[in-house]
This record gives sequence, C-alpha cells and structure tokens, in this order.
Amino acid sequence: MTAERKKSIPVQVAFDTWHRDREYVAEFAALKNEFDLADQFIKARGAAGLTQQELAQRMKTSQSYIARLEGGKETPSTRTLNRFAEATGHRVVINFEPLAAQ
Amino acid sequence: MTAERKKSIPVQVAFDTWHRDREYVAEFAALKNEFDLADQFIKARGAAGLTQQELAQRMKTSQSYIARLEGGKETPSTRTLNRFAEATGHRVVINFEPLAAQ
DNA sequence: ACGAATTATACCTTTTTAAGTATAATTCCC
DNA sequence: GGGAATTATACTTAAAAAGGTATAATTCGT
Repeated sequence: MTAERKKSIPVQVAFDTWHRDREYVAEFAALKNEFDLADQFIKARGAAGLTQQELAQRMKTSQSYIARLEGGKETPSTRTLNRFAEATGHRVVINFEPLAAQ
Repeated sequence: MTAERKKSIPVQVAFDTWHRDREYVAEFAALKNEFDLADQFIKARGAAGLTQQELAQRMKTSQSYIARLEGGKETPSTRTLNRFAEATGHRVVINFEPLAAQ
C-alpha cells in the first residue's frame, strides 16, 4: 500500500486489462481453442473436487502450473492432457472437425 | 459406403490402404480406451488431400515431423494440434470425458 | 477485519518438443 | 525393373514446455 490514494479501477480499465491478458497475448487463430481448453481444465478439476494443490500432487507437478493451465497461459502437450485427465478421473478426446462441408 | 476413387491419387491410395489396416487394429485401441491421435492426423491430412511435404510447408515445419506425428512418435503440444488443424481445414476439439457414470 | 486456505504471477532451471537436415525405405507409375 | 515421388528414421540444434520455488493476490470462513 502506497502513501497515495488507491484509486478504484474503473470497470472499463479492468476489462481492457483482462481482455489484453486473456485474449490478445495468443495468436488470434489459437485463441478460442486455448480459451475453451482452460474451461475444460476448470470443469474437470471441479468435477473431481480437488484443489489445485491436490491435483498438482496427483500429477506430480506444481500448483502454479495448474493455475497457469486453467488461466489459459500454457499450450500443454498431449502428454500433459492425459496426465490431467487421469488425475481427475477423465479421458481425453481429441478430434479434428472439418470447418466446411466437403 | 462405396467411396470410389475418381483417380489414383497417390496419397489417397496410400491413405486407403493404410487405413484398412488401421481399421483392423482400431477395435483393440477402442477397447483399451486408447485415443489414437495418429489416426486423427492421417484422416485429417487425407481429407485435405495433401502430401506430407505440402502439409509441412503449410505448417512451416518439415515433412519428417509430419511423418513422426502420423507414426505416433510424438506427443505434440496443443499449439501444434491447432496448426495442424488450420492447415488441413479443421478445428481441434478437446474434451475431458468422465470415466465413471454420472 | 483477520487469518488461513486457495489461486495467480514472476523468475529461473531442466526437460521435452519442434525444427533442420540428411538419407533410407517404401510406394507409385511407366 | 527403374526412376520419381512419397513416406519413414536417425541425428543434431533450437525453441518451447514443464518443473521448482517464492511470493503476491484472492477467496473464504469466523
């Protein structure tokens, strides 16, 4: 805490910050997928009823890495996806869906 | 389904032949609850009608790396999955499916 | 409001993935 | 069979993912 007053952050600024951090860091094409994947991580851990710390131990990694996965700040390997799934009682399903009818 | 080939396009013939063998093995993979990502790669490239070399150029990687992906010798990152999908006109869908009944 | 638990960031090191290159093996077509 | 195109392996280097640790920020219960 500084001597100067702590100005409350306007909603617009907060949104801009979040927006930039969550969406603009990644290349646009990969954006949606990473965003969706983060949701998958959060849902899977929620379904398992585990804290990040507990899950990290099961996966033999750190709590900080779980946080980064759920925050959409990582592009994990399929090996990591499988470890995550196993630790939360799930299985990974990956599909390539056609963008347009052939 | 009698999907007849109009022309003997090399890659398509190779795909068909290879896939017939894969179908034979696919049941075992399914029984083992084993997701065969290599099969997804083969199908996606086959659908796009590209050689490994052509696909490699689109993905800005090497033909040898494509071969290794299709041979199940790599554990690619989600970034690579997305690049592969984009180059073959697909989108990646990743899901965590519960193992136990709800 | 307080402290405890949980989650998010930052930074650096280690390990793994991906690129680069050459070449072997296979397949296709004549 | 032979040559060209396509696909598979091997090996080294570069880039990115994952681990390790500390700590800041947030959430939650009391």
